[in-house]
Amino acid sequence: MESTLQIICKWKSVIIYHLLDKKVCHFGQLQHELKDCSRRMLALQLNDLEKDGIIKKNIHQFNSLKTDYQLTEFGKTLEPVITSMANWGKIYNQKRS
Amino acid sequence: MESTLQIICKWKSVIIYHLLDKKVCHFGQLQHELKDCSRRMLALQLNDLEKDGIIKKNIHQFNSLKTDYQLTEFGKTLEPVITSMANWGKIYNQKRS
DNA sequence: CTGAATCCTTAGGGATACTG
DNA sequence: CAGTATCCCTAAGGATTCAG
Repeated sequence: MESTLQIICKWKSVIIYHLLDKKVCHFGQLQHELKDCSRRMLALQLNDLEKDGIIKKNIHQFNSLKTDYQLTEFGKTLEPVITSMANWGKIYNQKRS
Repeated sequence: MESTLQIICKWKSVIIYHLLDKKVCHFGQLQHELKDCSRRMLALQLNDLEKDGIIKKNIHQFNSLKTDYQLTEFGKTLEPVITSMANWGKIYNQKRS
């Protein structure tokens, strides 16, 4: 329970949510989706997720640098957790003070 | 999604988890379950949950003071979210660095 | 474009003491 | 027992700069 929370806390659940949807995302794409998350914070969260074996990072060197991220098989096991969160949010979002 | 996270972050998911199980808990019971959560922090989290309509607080005055907490009907709608988190934690807890 | 490093400020949260 | 208020300190995280 607490361990699950460590994995999905902060921006991580949102990142995973997008990776479940898009399959693959560049750093910039994620930055675009997570408007309120700074570049520094995004990088930290991605590092955590990679360290925990949730996501895999791929680096491509063209003239410039391009990386992308995708869920590992292990990361995909979080799908039920993330979707149940997303569903609850969709249904009960109006309940705000 | 983000809104869901606001509701279950920190100790809140653990609190909800116990309330789903026990139905009713006194402040002291929760304090006992959440060993690493200070009394101050527990009170803050409970305040948040009450403000968001997730839990209901009942106060009983005997010679001393006794309060208990239980989930509201709205709070119970979080059950799928909490149990999917708990299940994932049970299965993949070994994955630690 | 994708990050890591450094600096700097704020607020999250513990310890303690006080109330009913 | 169940909380609130105050003090105080650490660390989370933004802004900015440097690097590949």
